[in-house]
Amino acid sequence: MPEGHSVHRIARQFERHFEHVPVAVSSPQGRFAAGAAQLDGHEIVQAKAVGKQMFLEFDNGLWLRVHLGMYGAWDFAGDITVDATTASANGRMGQTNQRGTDLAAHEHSLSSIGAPRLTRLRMSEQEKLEPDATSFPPEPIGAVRVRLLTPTAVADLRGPTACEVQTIEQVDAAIAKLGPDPLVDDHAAGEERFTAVVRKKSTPIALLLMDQSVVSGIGNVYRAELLFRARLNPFTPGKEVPEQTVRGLWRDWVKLLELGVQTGQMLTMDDLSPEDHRKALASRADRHWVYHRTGEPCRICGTPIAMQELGGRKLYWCPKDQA
DNA sequence: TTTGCATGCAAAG
DNA sequence: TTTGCCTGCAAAC
Repeated sequence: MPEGHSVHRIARQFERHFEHVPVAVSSPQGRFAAGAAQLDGHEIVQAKAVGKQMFLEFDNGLWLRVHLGMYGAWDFAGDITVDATTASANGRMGQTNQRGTDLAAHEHSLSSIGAPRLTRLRMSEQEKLEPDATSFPPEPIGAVRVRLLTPTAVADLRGPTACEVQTIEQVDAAIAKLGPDPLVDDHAAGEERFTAVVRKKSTPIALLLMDQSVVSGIGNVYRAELLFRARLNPFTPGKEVPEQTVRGLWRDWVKLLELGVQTGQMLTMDDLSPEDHRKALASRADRHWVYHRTGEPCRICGTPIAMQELGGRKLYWCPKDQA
């Protein structure tokens, strides 16, 4: 159930551990057997994330497009690295760093001979680390649609909403349908595209932020939080949102996405005091302004947070601060 | 122990 | 517009 930040982190795992080595591609579950056969034995030459989609380019010119949807996940295992911030936030690894920045802790450095150390990392939802010492490669857990296996690392994909082999033309077409992604597109150009589209539509801004053709990577959590941070009424038609507010939404998304990719968490209260921020980091609850806080008092004004379904998804907002 | 929901999309009807 | 994905989690029994 990832929003854009986790997909970029997953792509980074593929860049680190799966590029430029032959990859055995299989479908333990069977549903992707034909696709796997087209990619089997080839090298991955590029991992690309755009919004919530990831594209892996293989050296035969074919691509694997993956969309995790609501409950898809990648499980990595073997000789893989894990970001220190993620690991410490999960309380599993001792090593942390003072600045909380993205110093990748090499939780591997396989010093010796033999099979790679088996470190498991689930990406999406909370990223969980299970340092373990079983055999490599591990048995697939659950219904694994695709397994990508190198001599030292393995990635298992389960429960995706989309998983298919594509040509470059199909990849380009898929990406062309997507709105700007701050980690792909130039920030200024992205801001212009986003602003131009939003200012044209009468659709409520809450729906526009979730529309992947308008802007890439925002999901239900970031949507609610961005709107609160802007103190903007979610039902305001796009064309009625003041231009500077629209630009502010884009810039705030740039900031939150970068923070999310760095930390592996959806931090949306980064403007809290350092002490409160630490607390928000430590507990999973109380991490957001309005998301999933129906009926609880607004952190600013105390008014009960409102919730209403809009376009089949739950929308949370403060009826007073976002009036 | 069981139930119901969920950070989302694509395909079926 | 509804269903499938078929998972992980927390809340409810």
